[in-house]
Amino acid sequence: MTRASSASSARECSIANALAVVGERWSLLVLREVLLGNVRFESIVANTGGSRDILTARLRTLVDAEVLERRLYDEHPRRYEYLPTEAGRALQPVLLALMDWGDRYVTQGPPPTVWEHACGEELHVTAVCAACGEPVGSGESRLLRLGGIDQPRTASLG
Amino acid sequence: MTRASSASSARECSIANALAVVGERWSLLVLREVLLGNVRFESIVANTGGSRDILTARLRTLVDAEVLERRLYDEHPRRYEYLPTEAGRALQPVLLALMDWGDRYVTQGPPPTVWEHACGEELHVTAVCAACGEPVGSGESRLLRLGGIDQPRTASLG
DNA sequence: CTCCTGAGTTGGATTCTCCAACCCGCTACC
DNA sequence: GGTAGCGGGTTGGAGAATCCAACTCAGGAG
Repeated sequence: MTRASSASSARECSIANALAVVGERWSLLVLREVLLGNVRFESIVANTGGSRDILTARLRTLVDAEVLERRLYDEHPRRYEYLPTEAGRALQPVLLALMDWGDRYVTQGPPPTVWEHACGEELHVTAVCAACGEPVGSGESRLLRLGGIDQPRTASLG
Repeated sequence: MTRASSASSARECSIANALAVVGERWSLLVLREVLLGNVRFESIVANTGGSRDILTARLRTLVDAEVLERRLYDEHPRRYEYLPTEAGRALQPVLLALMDWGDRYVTQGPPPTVWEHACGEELHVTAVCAACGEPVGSGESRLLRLGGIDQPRTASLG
């Protein structure tokens, strides 16, 4: 568990903190499956393609991080399922943003997976400023407070 | 390079494809720095806290994936910098979504890094449906087409 | 009694990551 | 002219994580 702990002088940042929880290989794919409703070990193994041992480990760290909850769904053949907690469900925007980026810049051909939003249209997400509602991404934001070092001269994140 | 290549029966999905490009450790932290304007090797090393050898490798894969562009900025002491391409800049919403999630569910205390949007308010992103503008995340979407196996009974991603 | 399923464990080989030290071309200083 | 420093990497070896296949274990089903 090489957590974000060591790293002497790295920037203190919630992106790094988030990645310390869900940044390991398979974690986000596990979350994709769980949010899709595939909450049992066997279907997570089948759909992610990860090996059983590391998926066991990932599921455990995600449960420890309270992103998933391990629930007994059958007493007698003791069987468990992994349900998303509130924190887990809150990762949906991250996954959708990643999917959109992958559709646009990585996947060849048409998007393999398409969602329909409640409004009836194909679902594509846009990130907007929570305050004013304008789309974010044109580089018109600046740093207010920065935890860490090396203040950049031009900040274009967002 | 254990790409998304092998994995016999995994779901075909742009989330997995995206993660094959930016899902390795340090990749997204490199992108954070580059988008912050810290585009030189030394400041990437300093601010991410990663070791020089793996950052060298990550930068190379990101350049190969056309997420970054390696540009000579000084001829005589031959020096390079890493600039985001369009695909790289398009990762901003992913990073902001991760940061928001980290602020909310991982980071203890106040957010270490705060951005100000052009509108004057602190920047927090919301993911909205590109078509209708409604926020996404309450689980009111369904699958239209699914690449892969194991159709879930209830789909709540988005 | 044997087979099957779900949910993991275990072992061994391979690969990745970490860290510190080193290198190379160039510039600045003394 | 020597040497110290910097930016941008490479290299080596130790330790950790990952992969894959095989195994376990408990509880049905036939």
